[in-house]
Amino acid sequence: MAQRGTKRGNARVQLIDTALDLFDRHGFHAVGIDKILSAAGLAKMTLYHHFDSKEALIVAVLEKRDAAFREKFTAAVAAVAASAGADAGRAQLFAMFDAIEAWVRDPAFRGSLFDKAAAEYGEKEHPVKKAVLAHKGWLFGEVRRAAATTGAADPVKLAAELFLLMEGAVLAAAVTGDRTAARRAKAAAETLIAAATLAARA
Amino acid sequence: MAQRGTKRGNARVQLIDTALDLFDRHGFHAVGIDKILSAAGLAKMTLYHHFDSKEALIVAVLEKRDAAFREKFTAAVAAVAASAGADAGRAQLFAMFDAIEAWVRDPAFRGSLFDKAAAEYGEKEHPVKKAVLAHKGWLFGEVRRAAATTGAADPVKLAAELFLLMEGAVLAAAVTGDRTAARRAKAAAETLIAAATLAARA
DNA sequence: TTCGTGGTAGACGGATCGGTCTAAGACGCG
DNA sequence: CGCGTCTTAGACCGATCCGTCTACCACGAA
Repeated sequence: MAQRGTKRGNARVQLIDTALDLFDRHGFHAVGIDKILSAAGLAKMTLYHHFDSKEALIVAVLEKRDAAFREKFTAAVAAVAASAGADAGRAQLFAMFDAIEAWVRDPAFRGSLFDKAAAEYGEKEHPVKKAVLAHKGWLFGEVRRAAATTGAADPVKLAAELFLLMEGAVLAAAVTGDRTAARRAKAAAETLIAAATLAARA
Repeated sequence: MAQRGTKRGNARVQLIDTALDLFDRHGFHAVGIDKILSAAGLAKMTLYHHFDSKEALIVAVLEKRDAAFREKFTAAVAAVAASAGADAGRAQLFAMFDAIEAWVRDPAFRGSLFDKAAAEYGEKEHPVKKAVLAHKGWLFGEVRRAAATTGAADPVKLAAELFLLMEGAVLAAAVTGDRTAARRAKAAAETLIAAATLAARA
């Protein structure tokens, strides 16, 4: 059982990792399962043993990416939450923009896989689209949570604005290759946060 | 010549319009030329008479979309440029956000075709990607031009920040279906513009 | 050793992909 | 009417799509 489980797990992980790389590089429709299998050195039946369909594999890939993103993002935010005092909310938001900047500056950065998935699977009820929405929803929730502790007059409004900056920064970095987008976004975020908290004080 | 030209032009326009709709709905790789042809009621040779390849058709579709976008965008900006006086730059930037809001609120809005194209054709030298970059570059140029007349201390920085808001708003509206994203973006833009011009005055 | 079981290799299926080619239609002109 | 030209329908091409099926192989248990 243990060994079998290990084997199955390895094949599964191998499939997801290989598919992740290929999907990220070329897109979802552009990459057939045959390419994934030959790249992974596995047989077709192995794939269909672990996943019901290509679509299920895509969802699994997105879920893995989502889990990795949440982990890194949460860690980056938690690191400053401890040290910051009264301005914990501000510091956490800045940490988020820093995390995004580190991400887009990574040479391996090829744009958000979720944005790509949303571009190819636009129907609202599609499982792939649902995975995208789950990811975006979580991210926005994190921004909103941090914004709520800044003392801003309207934290949801502030969160929505900062979220747009994040989305724009990732998109711009991906499409135009502008690696400074995240830094620009952080600068804009500072202005917006300052204005929002100033308004609350008045 | 005139009649022949008309006929050819009609077929060409018909192909582009049909392809535009299908690509926008389902994506580029997901829509085969056979589907486009049967939807348009045309034969394969007609397509290959007007375009060298599917790729060339895609580029033509993007160029048409780009032309339409520029026209509407420019018109919306020009409308306020006449009436506004000293604050012409500010008014033009606001008009841009209003134009984006009108766009994303249109029931036919299905996200930016350029973002989708960028998601599916990521290679920098790909003709499709080049068409995307031409579109984005023009848009940023418009923002920068208007920002330069606001009296902001660093107009390029301001333009970059506003551009991120625009990109984020379109993306968020497309992915999450949040139709208020553009309004949020405009609100944030007001704050950023105010801060940038205030800094210049000090 | 013999069996049973679970995973795998790769042939196979029908559909569709982008693209080419041929044969025939549609039309203006003399 | 007969001719020439331009356009078109759709058969055809090899490749690839996603998914299934069968035959086999490796391995643990008895």
